Amino acid sequence: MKKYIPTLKRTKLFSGLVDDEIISMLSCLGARLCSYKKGEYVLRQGEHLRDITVLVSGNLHIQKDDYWGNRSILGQISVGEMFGEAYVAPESEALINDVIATEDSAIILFDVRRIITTCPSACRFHSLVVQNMFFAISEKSRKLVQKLEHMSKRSTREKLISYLSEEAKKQNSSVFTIPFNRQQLADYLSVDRSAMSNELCKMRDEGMLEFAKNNFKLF
Amino acid sequence: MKKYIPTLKRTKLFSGLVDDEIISMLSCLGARLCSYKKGEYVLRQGEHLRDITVLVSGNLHIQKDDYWGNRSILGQISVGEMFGEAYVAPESEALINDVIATEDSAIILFDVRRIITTCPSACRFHSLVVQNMFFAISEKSRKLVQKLEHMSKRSTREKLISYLSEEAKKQNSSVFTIPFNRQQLADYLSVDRSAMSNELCKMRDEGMLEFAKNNFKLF
DNA sequence: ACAATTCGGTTGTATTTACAACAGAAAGTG
DNA sequence: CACTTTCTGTTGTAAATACAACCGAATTGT
Repeated sequence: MKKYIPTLKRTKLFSGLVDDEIISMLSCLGARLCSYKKGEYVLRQGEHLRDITVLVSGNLHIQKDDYWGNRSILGQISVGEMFGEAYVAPESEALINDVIATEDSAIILFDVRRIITTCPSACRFHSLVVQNMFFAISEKSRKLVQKLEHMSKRSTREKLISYLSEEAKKQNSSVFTIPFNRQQLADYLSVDRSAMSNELCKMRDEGMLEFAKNNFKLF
Repeated sequence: MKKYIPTLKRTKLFSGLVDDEIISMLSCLGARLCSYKKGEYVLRQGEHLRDITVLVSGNLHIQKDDYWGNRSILGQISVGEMFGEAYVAPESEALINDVIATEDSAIILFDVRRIITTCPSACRFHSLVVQNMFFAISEKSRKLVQKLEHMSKRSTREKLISYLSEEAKKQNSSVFTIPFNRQQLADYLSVDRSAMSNELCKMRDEGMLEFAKNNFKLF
């Protein structure tokens, strides 16, 4: 697990801690490492969670297949991101999504009760981790709200504008790369791929933007 | 502020605390009470928050007016619910929504830094409140995800089915009341009111459900 | 290098939605 | 009780979307 210390140091959860502090937190929190091959399920709908998880290698998608087999990609998890924190409360319902590895991936699991309960050995950095966790989950809430904003747009074009504007703002440039291919982006915005492709090309023809594969430029 | 103790006792944030403990927490956390008339803004887009807020009387809507004046109701806050917690982190961006009183309302504000930092006087219930806050924000995340699920449905009908099914499940009955009128429900699901009304009536004619005003019955 | 597969763009058609406009019912007001 | 305002359902039309089907380009695997 030690080889992931540099990765962990850059996560929100362990922000502000130095190597030695993280090492002691790992044992204090009873961390466990798990690996998955590309395409494997990391979590399945219906599971009950007790662990907060950090992706330390690879890439994951949060997705859901409905009754009729339509797949929605609800989000994407990059290295260093935390997930599962919304489902670890004692009275939480079961997980309602699947989490799938889109590349070979590794995660580290932490029992939430060890995080949230001050440890008997009075580990010094515990309260900092609790604060970090709070701020991290806050930030995720904000992201959910932002995605809701894209989704609440009525037309495909408006959804695209909303998404691309935000991505440009996030990457601080009118030239940027998105983490989705066309089908994934369509799933993320819950629109039809071909209709979206069509709309993107119209927008390009109108001089609003340019793109090549996942690289975009807004005007 | 004391008259709201029974209300606070039933909130997620103060769950598990008795009256005296809540009273001491109120001063420990430096709580403040604010009142608003129906229609007044409680929070405005662009504000930076330091306070976590609990609604102790009335009703609020979280909403957003876009560029072209289209209003989306992103959510609704009932008595006892907490809000603002996603925007209080030190590096959080500004609030991106408005919060408006739909009835005369009262809120109690808590400086988040006092909650999250163990108080010097070692107030006994502090860590319980921190845990409660964590579980509350977790639950809100789950709700956001559920709303995202409704929104990710492609058609008005599917959105309605998704929303109404969940509402029935939530209220544990095929007969239930929704907290929105037609226009508000349409805004919540981001669809056109008349199209939605139309679809509801078609579904009624097909024998899927019955309704009168805000009361629904599913078959 | 070749075959197989994935990916992105295009088109036509059937379906669905948005929008505007209106009318009756319900609720609020003086 | 009139009057006004808000709410809900209805309709027709224009616009947008979903869907299926296809093709060429790019990518992958052997």
